[in-house]
Amino acid sequence: MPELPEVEVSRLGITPHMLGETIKSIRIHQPQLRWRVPDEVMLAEHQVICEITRRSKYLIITTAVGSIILHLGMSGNLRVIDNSVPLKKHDHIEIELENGKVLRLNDPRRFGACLWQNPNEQHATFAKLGPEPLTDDFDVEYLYEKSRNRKTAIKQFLMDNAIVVGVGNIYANESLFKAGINPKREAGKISKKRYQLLVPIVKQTLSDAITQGGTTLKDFAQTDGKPGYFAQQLLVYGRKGEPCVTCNTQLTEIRQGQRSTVYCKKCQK
DNA sequence: CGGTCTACCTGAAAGC
DNA sequence: TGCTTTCAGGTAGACC
Repeated sequence: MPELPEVEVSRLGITPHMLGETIKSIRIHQPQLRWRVPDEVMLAEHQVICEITRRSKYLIITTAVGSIILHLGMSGNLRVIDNSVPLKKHDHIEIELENGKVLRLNDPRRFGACLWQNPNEQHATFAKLGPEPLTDDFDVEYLYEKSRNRKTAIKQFLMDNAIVVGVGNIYANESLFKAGINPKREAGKISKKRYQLLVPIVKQTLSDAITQGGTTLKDFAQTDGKPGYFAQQLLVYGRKGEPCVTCNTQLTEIRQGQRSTVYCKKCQK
């Protein structure tokens, strides 16, 4: 489920509870996630959390001896709650703090991950990633140049982590609708003028979702509910057959690379 | 290299 | 009602 905004909101949500705190213990209830959780993760026990950052959709919890990297996959979520709260089904990893709180990773489908990164090293999984969409490294010039001679559809191009990270299925759909671009259009055949429209829209769409999530999700430490999910105003995603907000035409659904694409045939050319 | 497809998993929803 | 099928917000790795 989580795309970049959800991961960023999770980071914002857990940080005040965890930053500067000492890890009392780490418990791995289900080591078989996307990859087997490495034993080195246990090195973080009794260490102080000095930084919580994000790269792409990965959360990086840093201590003096190394960093625990968490990914939420398709179905993961994080909660910081009192250690006395009973475990739920699919609570795979717990990072218990000296302050009585515990971070729990719950992930039914287990497409998520927990990795270990040594100090001053970069985990291999970060090596091939493109720029962060909300930084200046992701700009019109960059995306336009990258797109030249690319035959792939613009939607799949946008979702390619080697091009730009953090644009998942929902926000690719939404951004292309707002930019009026047909998702099937070849990335290499789209004019610079249209990329000038698209790039700021991608940034705005993501940052709006973060803002919205941040305000919706004030209660990260609650014991029930589902932190990390927030109601969003989606213009096309999940609205197949419903009227386009602009022209009332019924929205069309197609499949691109086994993922669902919803768009307006009239507004997106 | 670029493009395409598969695999990993559970559970909710849709189909019959 | 209950069984079966489909689909889900991600992404590495295999293949051509």
